[in-house]
Amino acid sequence: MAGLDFDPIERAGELWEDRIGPADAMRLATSLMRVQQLVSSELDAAVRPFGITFARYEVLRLLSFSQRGSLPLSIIGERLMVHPTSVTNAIDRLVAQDLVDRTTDPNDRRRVLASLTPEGRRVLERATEAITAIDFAVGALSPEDQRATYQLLRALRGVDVPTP
Amino acid sequence: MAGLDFDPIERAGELWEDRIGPADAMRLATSLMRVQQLVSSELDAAVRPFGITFARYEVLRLLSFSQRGSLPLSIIGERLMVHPTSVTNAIDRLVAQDLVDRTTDPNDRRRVLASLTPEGRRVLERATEAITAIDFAVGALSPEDQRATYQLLRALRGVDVPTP
DNA sequence: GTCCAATACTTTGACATCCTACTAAATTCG
DNA sequence: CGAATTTAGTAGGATGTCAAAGTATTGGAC
Repeated sequence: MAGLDFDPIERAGELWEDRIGPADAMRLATSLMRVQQLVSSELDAAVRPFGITFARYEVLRLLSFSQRGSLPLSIIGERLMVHPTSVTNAIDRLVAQDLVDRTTDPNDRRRVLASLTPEGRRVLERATEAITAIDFAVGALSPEDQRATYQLLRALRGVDVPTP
Repeated sequence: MAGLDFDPIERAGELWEDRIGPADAMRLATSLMRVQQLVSSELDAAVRPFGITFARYEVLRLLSFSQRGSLPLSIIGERLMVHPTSVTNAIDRLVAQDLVDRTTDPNDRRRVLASLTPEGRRVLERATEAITAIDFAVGALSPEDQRATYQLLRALRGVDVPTP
């Protein structure tokens, strides 16, 4: 038996993090990252057939939600909570794929406005269908638990939930 | 007024995701990613003074938890839930920093064992102090909510919680 | 009106992560 | 026993992310 066990902590229903100890915050933090990685993989796989990643899908979706059909990159970064560099990167690729148009804001020439192309709108639609069709890892939770988790995570984002 | 509002949805206590609609799974998924990003930044910042990232910190910590003081890369990847290439990458850097030793397993020459150097152990200790000292975003939740969230996330990872 | 600080974006560089493909070693099986 | 399969790691390429530094534009101070 060549395959000796290295620390047999993988008993049924156990996770390595359970061993971290009483530091609940730390356990939660690492668990958060594992789950994110899991979900992220699933979502990336779902939109890959359309030649995009989930990061870029989010940009397309955000643009489609916009009233005037275009948004400055700074706002995109703010909403998606990513670094300005990441937005530039994503828009660069989307423009190269002809899914997004990039124009300078005439009212403030520092700003760059991004807007969906017709093709971008089409891809967004089909990608959205694909994404809603897959069965998230998130589906392992009951709808009530999903809502509960969402609310808990909201608090983590520093959003003051207006006490009802 | 040059700074026109772009879709004034940022009212107090509102998040863009709240608009996504009834697709709770999707909302939860994106929120998960935002929170992960937030926490990840905090943790990276906490260990940066020691010349490492949180990903590498996790490797050090995992090695310190090991009984025999060394682990094959495959096990590291399994525990941390990352791709084998990510482990190789992390170990490469840790070895270059002289925080980890890399040896071939004499029992199975396919395997590469990683173990902490004395310096690696020192860095781990100090980084751990720094990390436990900071106030996570996670701290926004009460200990009970932290535990609750952890359990909910556990379910998402496909770990069957043995019903007590 | 001019100078300076703030704002918006880009550029460059460092990481971490994944995927596909490849090499080496061990295990299985005919 | 030897070939095919499986397992462990590594190499190369693409993405996404952040940080620091740089450029351009705007708006306010004087």
